[in-house]
Amino acid sequence: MDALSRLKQNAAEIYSEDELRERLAADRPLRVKLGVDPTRPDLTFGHMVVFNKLRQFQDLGHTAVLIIGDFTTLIGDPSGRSATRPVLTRKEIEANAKTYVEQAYLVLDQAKTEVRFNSEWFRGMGFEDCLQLARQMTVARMLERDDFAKRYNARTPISIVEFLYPLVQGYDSLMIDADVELGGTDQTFNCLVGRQIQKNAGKREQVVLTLPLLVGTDGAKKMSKSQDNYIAFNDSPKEMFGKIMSIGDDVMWDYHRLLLLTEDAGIESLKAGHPMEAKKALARRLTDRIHGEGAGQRELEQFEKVFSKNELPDEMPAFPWHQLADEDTQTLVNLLGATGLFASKKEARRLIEQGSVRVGGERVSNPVEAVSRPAEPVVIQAGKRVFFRLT
RNA sequence: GGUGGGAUAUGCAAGUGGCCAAAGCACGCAGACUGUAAAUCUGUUCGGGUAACCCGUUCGCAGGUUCGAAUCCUGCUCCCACCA
Repeated sequence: MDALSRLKQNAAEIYSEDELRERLAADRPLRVKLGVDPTRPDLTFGHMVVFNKLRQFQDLGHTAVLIIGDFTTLIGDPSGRSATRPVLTRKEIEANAKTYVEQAYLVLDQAKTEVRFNSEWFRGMGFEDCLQLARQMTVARMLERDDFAKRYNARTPISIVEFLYPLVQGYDSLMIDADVELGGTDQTFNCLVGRQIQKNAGKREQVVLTLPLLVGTDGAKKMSKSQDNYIAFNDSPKEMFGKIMSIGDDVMWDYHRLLLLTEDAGIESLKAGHPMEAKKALARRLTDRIHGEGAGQRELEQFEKVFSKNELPDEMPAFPWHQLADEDTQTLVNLLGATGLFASKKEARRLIEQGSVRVGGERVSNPVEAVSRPAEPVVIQAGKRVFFRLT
């Protein structure tokens, strides 16, 4: 497959394909920009979609330029009602950026990655320059942007500073001489502003390549931390595998395509088989990718054991009796509460009352059932996910 | 700047002096059924206490009135609409 068609794979839009072709023909390493938000140090599979594309560029010999938006963060995001979002300190931002970049290297080629902080050029910028930048945008154009338009129509407040965001992002492109900027489709407008700013400065405009937004584990909204429908790079192998298995069949194909870069032919052959198998393959390969070769297979085996065969997992936390109780007998609720595996004792009580708790395989639905110190270790199970051993 | 309206649990949203830990829906969680999918049915969703009961905390923030306040009064913060 030639470079262009590889880069086109999964792309939502390219502005414009002709320009991309030209740049690729120039036969020099292109500077491919991606802006990252240092307020959220943890990467999700949603980020992986874009990072995959960036990696493809790297594999073709191009340079990834990660822009850490530390300056933007120092101002503090004024948007919305999430009122008192704390402004992060320099230290926190650096720590976040570090974690972020480390996680990004699970996908990216470190040798071909350049990391830049945008405070580098914004910190010393005066108000006059700022006005000069603001002059390049009109309110009408800003309101064309989808999310602004929606908010404007819905009469939710939009701060003037928010109008500056696309400009700030666009200015980054100018400062690092971006040939290409990547982003999710929600970033389309911002990326296009970069083109305008470059043009106004007499520079060649960057090519903008956008990627589809990955749907979250709820199967409905885009994956994001705030929606709590995400799978994070730093989820444990077990969590990760489990979360992937729980996604709906219809969104699974997107995951295959966008995260594993499976092509149409591959998708077709997966669809020919049992959906369960396709999903297991997905979970296994993604878990491998983040947690290392073999992790996926291990989780797959545990998964089949626990959920398909209803057996106990190989590993589970163990609690010595004296850690949970002082006396030789204790009520079940209190035991569960003492493990700290449940949100609250009320929560534990509810689970028992609803019949999801088994002690040594026997269902116990009376929360105040007395449990005696076991002679032999006994396994307590709550629902299908929580297991522990009482010793 | 003026006038009016609003802030309720994860989200939307009822409630306008005691029967309110607070309706309803969504999300979530659990049970049944399954492929830990979807769909469906059922239960549940502030915390503490050895059941039906009791206690604590909660309805933007701080005070006040009252035997009793999410509900009334005062001040504050934030938001929205209309007018300028």
